[in-house]
Amino acid sequence: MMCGLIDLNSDDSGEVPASSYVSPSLELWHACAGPQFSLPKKGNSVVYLPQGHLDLRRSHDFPSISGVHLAPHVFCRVVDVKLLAEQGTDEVFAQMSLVADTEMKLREVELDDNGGFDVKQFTPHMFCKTLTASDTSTHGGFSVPRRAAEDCFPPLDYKQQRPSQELVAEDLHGNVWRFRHIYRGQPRRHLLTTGWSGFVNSKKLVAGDAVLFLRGEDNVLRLGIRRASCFGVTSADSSKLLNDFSFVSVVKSVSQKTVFNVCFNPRGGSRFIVPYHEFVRSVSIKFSPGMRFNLRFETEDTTERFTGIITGISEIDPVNWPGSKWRCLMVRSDGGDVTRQNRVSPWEIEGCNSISSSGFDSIFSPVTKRIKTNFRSEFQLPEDWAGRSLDFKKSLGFQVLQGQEIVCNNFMQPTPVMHLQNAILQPAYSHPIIVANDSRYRAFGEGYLVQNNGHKKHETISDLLKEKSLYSNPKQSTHIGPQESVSTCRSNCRLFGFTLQF
Amino acid sequence: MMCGLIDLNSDDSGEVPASSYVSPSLELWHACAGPQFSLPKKGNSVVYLPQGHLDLRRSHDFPSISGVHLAPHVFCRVVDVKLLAEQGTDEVFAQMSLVADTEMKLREVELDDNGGFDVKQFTPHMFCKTLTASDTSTHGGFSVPRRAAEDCFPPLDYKQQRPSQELVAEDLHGNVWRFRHIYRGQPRRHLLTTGWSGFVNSKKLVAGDAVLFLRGEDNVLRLGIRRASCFGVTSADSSKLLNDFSFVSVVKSVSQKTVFNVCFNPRGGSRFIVPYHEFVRSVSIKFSPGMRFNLRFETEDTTERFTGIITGISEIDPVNWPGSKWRCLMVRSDGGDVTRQNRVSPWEIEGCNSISSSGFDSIFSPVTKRIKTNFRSEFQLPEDWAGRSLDFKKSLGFQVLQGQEIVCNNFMQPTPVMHLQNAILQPAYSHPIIVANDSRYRAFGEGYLVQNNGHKKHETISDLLKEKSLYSNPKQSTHIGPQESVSTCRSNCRLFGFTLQF
DNA sequence: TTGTGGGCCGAATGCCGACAA
DNA sequence: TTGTCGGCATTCGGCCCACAA
Repeated sequence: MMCGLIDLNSDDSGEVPASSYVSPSLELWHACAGPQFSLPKKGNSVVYLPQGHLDLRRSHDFPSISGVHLAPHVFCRVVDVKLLAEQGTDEVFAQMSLVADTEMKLREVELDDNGGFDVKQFTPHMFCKTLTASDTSTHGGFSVPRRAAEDCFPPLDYKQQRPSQELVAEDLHGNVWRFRHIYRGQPRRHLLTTGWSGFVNSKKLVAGDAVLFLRGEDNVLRLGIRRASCFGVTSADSSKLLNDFSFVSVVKSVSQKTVFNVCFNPRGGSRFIVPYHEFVRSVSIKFSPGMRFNLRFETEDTTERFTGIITGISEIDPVNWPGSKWRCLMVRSDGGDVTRQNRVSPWEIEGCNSISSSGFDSIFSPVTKRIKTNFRSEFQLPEDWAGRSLDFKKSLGFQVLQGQEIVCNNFMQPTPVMHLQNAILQPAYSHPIIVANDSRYRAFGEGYLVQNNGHKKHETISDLLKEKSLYSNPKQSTHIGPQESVSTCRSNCRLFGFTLQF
Repeated sequence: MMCGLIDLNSDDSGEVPASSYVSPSLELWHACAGPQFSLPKKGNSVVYLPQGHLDLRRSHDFPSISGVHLAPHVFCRVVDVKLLAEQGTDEVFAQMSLVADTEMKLREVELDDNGGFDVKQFTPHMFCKTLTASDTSTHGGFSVPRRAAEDCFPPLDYKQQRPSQELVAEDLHGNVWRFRHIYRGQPRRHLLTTGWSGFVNSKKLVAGDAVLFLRGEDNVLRLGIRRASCFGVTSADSSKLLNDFSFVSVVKSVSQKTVFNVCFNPRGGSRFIVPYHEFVRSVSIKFSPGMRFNLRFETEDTTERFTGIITGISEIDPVNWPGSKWRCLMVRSDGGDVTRQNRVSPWEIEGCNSISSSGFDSIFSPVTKRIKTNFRSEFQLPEDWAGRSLDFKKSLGFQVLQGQEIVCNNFMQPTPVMHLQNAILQPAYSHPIIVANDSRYRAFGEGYLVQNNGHKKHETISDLLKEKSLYSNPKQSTHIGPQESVSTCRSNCRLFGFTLQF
């Protein structure tokens, strides 16, 4: 219980309150984290990069802090790892207990292939499908890829005219979801009908998000989510995973070599915990401008890897973090894509001259093949988006959201928006953007129809913006009040389009 | 911007982030806070009670803290007061900047009637109506009390057959809400139709909550909310208003006599900031078992005041807080109501022998009259509830909510629940209780109908509980999954009843 | 004076196969 | 093989008055 005595030296920093502790199925957690993520294990050696950790603060308006120094690369031993999932968003994250280990850099560490880390093994009976507009529409259910249904769901009696069954699946929190699974239509296909809509609404899924089904060895069906919106900074990151208190205590713990906790979002943009062997390998390479590279951990479909060229090497903040390797490489991506982050850390890339590409291919190609057969085809833009997506990314430098900055340091995928209330409507050059207050949803593009409930006034988004004289200043934004909400007419939603209700 | 240097001595404790700063209309803020709340002003002398402050932590599972001592009564000077409102819930709270003042107890303070505090004056052109089931139902709009409409809304042209106008009202955050105000029906009455439903949904209002309209001197219409759910600890309290960091810094600030900030919820249960003159007056009284008292600040309708008898005097935690007056009086309420808090602080009661009741009546009776004419009739139980409400309160000692304790230290009012997801269904003796995860909604009582969407299976809540064998152990609770949600059939809701959708 | 319910209509939801990519 | 659409039945939202407390 509580009491009136306080220990200023108590180490309760970064600890996630017990109420958000869940022990999701290890398999499901990894599936949600993504196939390219290798989780440090207890006892592993890692490098903690406080600069990357503090990057999570970008979206906050904390007062600036000064007076205490910390090395840019903190060598640590992993004391404990807890796998967790955010209650509201189903986002997976790991709470890692670390202890600084200054001897490590002098020590010879076994540099075998994976440095003693968890090897990412293939997950059987799993599929992951990026939701289509039809899947998320209120008009229908979820269309299950045939091989996925056969691989993961209990078999149906195909002799019946319209075979169906009830599927029961557990999410990351152990909540149970029930779906009607039916095999019907001409031609026949697998569908989830009753129950699906509730799942979409409850998890606030939008087209572009991915849903993941997994039949465990215990034959229990589980399901998870991978949201398309991969802003580096999520609300969870900023509010829970790092605050001043915990960072202050991190600094203290590093100096005192006591255990400290950090929360790490495997799908977030800031990889501030790096396996020691990866770090050592990368810093041993002599990078120079003009070198070509492949980006690691960027896509799941390895048929096209993102490549680029190093344009320069410089410290990002020589005043506060002298000697830091954090995002010290300035790069240009081959696609001419302006919005790609133009700085990467050495360990994030694979230099062609550091490791032979043929050797790497032979390691990863079997995985690649299995990925393809398991329908992991997220992050592919449909062809007709290609032309527009460039304009898009151009327009997305910053989005003002309730006084906060949201930094887009990853690929973004356009998503239709529903249930949007209290949003900010912002014209970004040619593309109006809508950002919901809770930063969960965002949509942008040309609107098709604005319907005025009551007066039935119809206009387009463009007309609305003209009416509000917003085209003149793209930085100005309009508040969409809680009453003027985006309607729930998901059937009217198109990618790049939305319906407003005024 | 951020940097890598940290000042361990920086005083950013307890400061609410700028994003939640709003400067609501002073008048509206006071109206939402409730008529009995007197706000300390800049320069006032107050007593800060850390025990009460820490009470906000009760619902949390912070690790226990020890090692630093703090006096149970900290005499403070009010340096600044900021009036704020919670973004999500519209809950009003005040951020007070205090500085410890140890000289104060020796000094003679002018003990005039209100000690220099804001006198709570009558708010003209204001009304507050407790929402009925019809008001919150999707089936209809909001029925405006006639005198309220005439007093607060612009006049309608009654010569017309169905006079109507558009009302524009600002909430605490300055958001604008538009309602169609129409005078129709047989017999004629004032109604808010178009726009009302969106307001109810957006603010997540349920029957039993109160809505408050206020026409300012500037003729601007404003509206606020007083939620029926008056648990002492809200999510806002626990997450934002107090965390370890801020309390640690409070201790430091008190010892160093620097300014510290506390957030105070005027509608919350823990009154840990008390006007100095009230404190002095109350501790000068010699309380003894058997003395009768009236409870202060308990109800808004002063026709029936809550009375009780002192059963004992004892410190609540003599080990950690020796000499503390915080809730040192053990009391029994006259109604035989078991669930009423059985401990109060001396300044929370009016002893009959300390101040003459006739004198008090003469001060408060004019206010009482005006309250009545302004429809401030919340917290009156309808007659047919009387029999059940006793059983209810008996059943409400503790409710387990996601591993947290929710302490009910105020009167609770039963409310129907909608949009309830991820709730905990708990049979409390004869009355099942449903508590939503976000602790915003709760309902209890006998259910009327449980409808199973899909199978259309109908059962009562009681049957459900029997099925789950929950009647045998009232402390056991059932998790209602996110899919098994309370339906949004607000029209089917009754007070003491709800509709479940399985 | 005002809370609730029924009537009524249009909109939204949700299950279905057709069709085509 | 599977994404989207039109068809259609049902439910829900929301405005109206009648009735009664």
